[in-house]
Amino acid sequence: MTKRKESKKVEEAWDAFSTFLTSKGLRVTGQRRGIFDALFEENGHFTAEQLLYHARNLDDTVSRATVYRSLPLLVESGIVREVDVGHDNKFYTINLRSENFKAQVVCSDCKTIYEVDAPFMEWYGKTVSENLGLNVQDQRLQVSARCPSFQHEGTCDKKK
Amino acid sequence: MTKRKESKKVEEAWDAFSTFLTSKGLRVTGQRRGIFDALFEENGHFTAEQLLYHARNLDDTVSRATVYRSLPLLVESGIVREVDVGHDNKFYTINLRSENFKAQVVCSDCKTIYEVDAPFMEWYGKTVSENLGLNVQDQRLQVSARCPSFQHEGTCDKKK
DNA sequence: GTGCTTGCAAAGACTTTGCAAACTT
DNA sequence: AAGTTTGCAAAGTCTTTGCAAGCAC
Repeated sequence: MTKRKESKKVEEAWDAFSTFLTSKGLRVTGQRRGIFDALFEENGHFTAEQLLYHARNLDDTVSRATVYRSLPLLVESGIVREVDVGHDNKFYTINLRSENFKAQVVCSDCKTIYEVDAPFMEWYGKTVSENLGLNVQDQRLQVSARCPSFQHEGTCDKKK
Repeated sequence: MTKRKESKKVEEAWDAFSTFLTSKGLRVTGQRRGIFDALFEENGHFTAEQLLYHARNLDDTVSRATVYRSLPLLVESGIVREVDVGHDNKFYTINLRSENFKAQVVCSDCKTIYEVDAPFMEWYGKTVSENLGLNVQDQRLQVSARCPSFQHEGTCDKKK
């Protein structure tokens, strides 16, 4: 079992999440805490499966079903953000607030996801859509590209 | 069985596709023709399942497996384009050439997909990514929004 | 004839769900 | 006590694949 990360920031986020749960009439359970803590073991983008793995390191009573059931709650509460990268599994990432708009650039070789600042995008996508009478809620720019290492060596070091 | 659409344009596209097949050492079969023709029964975006349905109207020997096996060929040949809209099934659309860069705007209520001209995007996404040494191959702007009818009536007429 | 194609059904990958027991409030 | 949550395994959804029979060339 890994040790949980402890920090003021994490505790504040946990407070926010448990308040969110309570406000919806949901319960604050050990598994939810385990899954929540596991978020901070992730680097960058992660899948449900990876989160399960880390959550189990912290609390081996966490099941796959509970991870899948918790993820929508974490997203709804704003702590986690879903990242669409096309047709593979769902990816998630901790939602750092006051961030600029990001584009997701995925390497077509190693599938590494880069998040790239694209501040102008937000305004542009909005303008273009609202001209059609569409009320924008959310947008993302997905780019498929080749890593620097792929360009030079023909393959990526990060290849999974 | 529906009648096939006949037009010079369709025949030209068929010629291009059969040439593509032959050039790859693949065969020109009745089922591939049926699936090809079914493309012109689709309006806008379609799924593999919808294409199967229409293909079977034209040729009831077409199977699901063959549709799934043909779609990558249609994409590779450039007649069809894959459209990522996030996590649902794959969507496809006939690939009209000499098109501007498009953003996909998906209504969060009825899931209608609008394709919106966003010509500036292409340059912008490229610039932002190449600043990081990433060699862009493809990009898309996905927007989630509310239809005009959803904004006014609280639901969409096109709701499926 | 040779070797690509087909339909079928089974297999896969990922996610969701029904249920009875366990837990939070 | 009341009602939410859990783990498990089964079910679902969409897509891919192995196989033997059937075609295109």
